[in-house]
Amino acid sequence: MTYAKTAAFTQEQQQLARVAKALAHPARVAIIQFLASKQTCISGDIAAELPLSRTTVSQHLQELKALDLIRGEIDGLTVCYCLNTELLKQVHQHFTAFFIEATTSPACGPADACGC
Amino acid sequence: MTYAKTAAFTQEQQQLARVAKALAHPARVAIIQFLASKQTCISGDIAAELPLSRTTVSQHLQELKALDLIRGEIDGLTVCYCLNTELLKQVHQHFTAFFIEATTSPACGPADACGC
DNA sequence: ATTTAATGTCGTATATTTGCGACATACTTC
DNA sequence: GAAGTATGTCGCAAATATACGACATTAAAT
Repeated sequence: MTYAKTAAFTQEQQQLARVAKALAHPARVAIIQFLASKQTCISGDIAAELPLSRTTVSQHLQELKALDLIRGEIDGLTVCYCLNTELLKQVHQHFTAFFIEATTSPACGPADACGC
Repeated sequence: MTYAKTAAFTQEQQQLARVAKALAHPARVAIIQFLASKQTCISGDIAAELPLSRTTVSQHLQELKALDLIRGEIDGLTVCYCLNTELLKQVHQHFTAFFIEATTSPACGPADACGC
């Protein structure tokens, strides 16, 4: 998207899609899990843990940072990345609301009009 | 992804990313919500509800169908699309597990090593 | 059989993503 | 201040995604 006819969708649809997109690459999922697993706020040697170049990892980090899902504080020579757990909780709720809406739908039971 | 160095990530990371990608476009979010809101399994005149051409909507439907998030049964002239609520529930659980892992992380309290 | 309606598929143009090397920046240490 | 280290940014190449018109397909209706 973002040359999607994005204006025609609701803010909520766009926001959900935006966050989903941030999670739409295994490297970014891995980065979030890695940050969650570390007590200390490990800097960009996240790259050492992933099968990607430092440049590419940095790019993924920027994408997550752009949505404020993670934050990076400069600490001297290294950068300390942290999860924004508050925002992640909100996102979780947003996703949950979406999935509940989708999974409690009465559509398409076996006795439905269309028979599927 | 899929020219990501995808083999190096875990199956779970890849699966989560794959589903996230399916939700990473407002049109696909809207399609799922639309299907959830209809009692009857409305066919591809979903396109009439969206600001996109029929071709484009059909493409998005195929993407969702490829992941089995929705199903389409041919019913004479029209196609009846339905949500796969069982799979959606599983996906919801998968996402929830991920978010809980991320949000219960003890990383980066104010008293942490890095101070952020 | 012919027409009409509902869908899917193909080809193509454009935008975005992904990945990385090379370079710039900033801070620490000597 | 020079050297070294940790990061970010730029620019490019290749892969994907997005969007749509034109055509093919299938089934209902006449």
